[in-house]
Amino acid sequence: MQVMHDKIKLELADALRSALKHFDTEMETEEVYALLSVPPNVKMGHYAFPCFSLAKALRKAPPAIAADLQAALPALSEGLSSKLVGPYLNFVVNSQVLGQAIMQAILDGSYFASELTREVPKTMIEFSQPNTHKALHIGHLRNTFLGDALIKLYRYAGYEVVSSTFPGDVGTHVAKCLWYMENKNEEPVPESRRGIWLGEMYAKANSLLKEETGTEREEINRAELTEVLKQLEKGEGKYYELWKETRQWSIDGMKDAYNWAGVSFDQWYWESEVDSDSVKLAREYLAKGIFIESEGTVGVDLEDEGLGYCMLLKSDGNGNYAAKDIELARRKFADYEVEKNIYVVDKRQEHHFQQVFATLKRMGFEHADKCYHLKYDFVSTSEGMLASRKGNIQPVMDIIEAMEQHAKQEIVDHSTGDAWTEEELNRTGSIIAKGALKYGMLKYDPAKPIVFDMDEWMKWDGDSGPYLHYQYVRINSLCKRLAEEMQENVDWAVLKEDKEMEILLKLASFNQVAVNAAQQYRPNLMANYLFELCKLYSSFWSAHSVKDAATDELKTARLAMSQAVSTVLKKGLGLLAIPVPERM
RNA sequence: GGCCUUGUAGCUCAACUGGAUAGAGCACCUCACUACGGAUGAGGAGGUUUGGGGUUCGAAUCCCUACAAGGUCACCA
Repeated sequence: MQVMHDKIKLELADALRSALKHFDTEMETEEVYALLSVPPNVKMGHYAFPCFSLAKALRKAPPAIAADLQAALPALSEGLSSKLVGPYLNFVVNSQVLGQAIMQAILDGSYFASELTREVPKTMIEFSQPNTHKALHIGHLRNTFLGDALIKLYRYAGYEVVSSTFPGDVGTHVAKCLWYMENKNEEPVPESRRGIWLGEMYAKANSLLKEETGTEREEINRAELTEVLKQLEKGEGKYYELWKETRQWSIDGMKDAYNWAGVSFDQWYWESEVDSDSVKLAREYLAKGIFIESEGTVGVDLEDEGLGYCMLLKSDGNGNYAAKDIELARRKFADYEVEKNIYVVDKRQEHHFQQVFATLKRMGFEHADKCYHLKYDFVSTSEGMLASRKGNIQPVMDIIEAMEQHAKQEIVDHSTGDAWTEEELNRTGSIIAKGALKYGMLKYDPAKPIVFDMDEWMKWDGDSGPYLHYQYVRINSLCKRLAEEMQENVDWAVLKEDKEMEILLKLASFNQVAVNAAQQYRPNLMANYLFELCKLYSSFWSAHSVKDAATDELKTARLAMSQAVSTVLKKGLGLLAIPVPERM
């Protein structure tokens, strides 16, 4: 449930509600609050109440209703007034009210501690399911950034969140990798980047197996792979020993990437750890008669729901991915007593999750409808689709490295002020690269595909991470320079320019954007908001001067407003897991 | 073939979930700099929101339909 956290909107909603009573129209304050929107232009007012929906009940034209409502409106507090604009009853707020009610709170930080929701479910968010023995590619980054931002947005919105991941450390891909490494590979194991090297082994295994399909080797290969899997399952033998060692190489590689991205998980659920329990669970429900046997496999018949047959145990008796996800869901709710369970997984898994959720329901699992699959579209490159089995991928750490190098070069070419130490340059270059990559991906709706083109993202023009970083740095630089002139008491009323008003209103909507972004699973709403805020401020910057404002009061107010923009930028980028540089 | 997603300026995307004149960024053309950091700003041009119906005061948004792109539909994970 959302809290009506905007005090100004709350007062307007209340006033409208009591005005509506004069026309025998009962509406909850919540309803009115939700109807209040933003006029397309500040000249029309700052808040809008559309009267169309009342026309039928009141048998009157919307403009007449707006006029009647205005007449029936109780007295508004100082600084608030109503304004009739056709079928809309709009409201105007002066900068003094916005400043006192919201800017002050942004500056002292209390705004960011507002209660935004109430009685919301404890939520688990599972994301970034990496595979060991496979390379981490740019596509995994989208998942990771999306999940990480979502967690930050949820927590900010007031949800208690448990973050988790479900890495694939068993299965045929692992077997193929180990098989190739043990029987075919002649290269020495490298000293570093072993996780990436394993990915290459996996890709080579795949192409060799494909090559030998249809030859006399096919049968032999299959038998050898079965042997690998058997050893892994039993937990003994040379392949099992090799698995333990190589698995760790991959994990080390993952952790490098997560450290770079600043991502951590409250819980790592390993596939290898749910494997045997998932088989037991499936057998148990087979015995109960809820699951069925079909052609030697065990599964659930979901034909009547249009979902086909959901296989859980293969004819060799081993569990497949669906079985593991069932067991995993059971554990999540049991281990953490969460009430909502979000999976950030690409859209290819849609059918899989529909089957899993439907199966949970058949099992009588009370939380089955509390599971949500956040499906997102893929990242491709100009070369086409990525696939680790094809080996046509660029390891993420290489991409990151290239972007950091580029960022550092740009800093050296463009920055002003003191010379840069090596340490500061490295740190800042890393921040800029994170911004470029994370913002570049998060600004898109999850449902839309992304084409990653390194050169295009390197241009650093327009709607990009570096643009936001630059705006932040520029404002900060100004605030620092004028820090001594910052006054305790700000007279917000002197901010009278349209551009100033637009900025104040934009700042005031930050919390609503954060809640929407969380509840709609769309971090791009926050990304777009921050970009719009920067555009507004930048336009103000070129039209008006802070330093050379006409009066000291105006200078102080503009400085305070600038400080508020900088604070919101930093906070908002933080919710996208993007750090900010001090200078660049 | 069934199901899911998507279709908006030349290109890449927005549009506060049904509201006021559909907005940004690239690219293109004009302007504005011995500046508060030009990694900028202002302006111009660019639209039958894939086509066709429907719902209503009102549709890019909801419904139907056709088309196009992508995904998916039992021993991969």
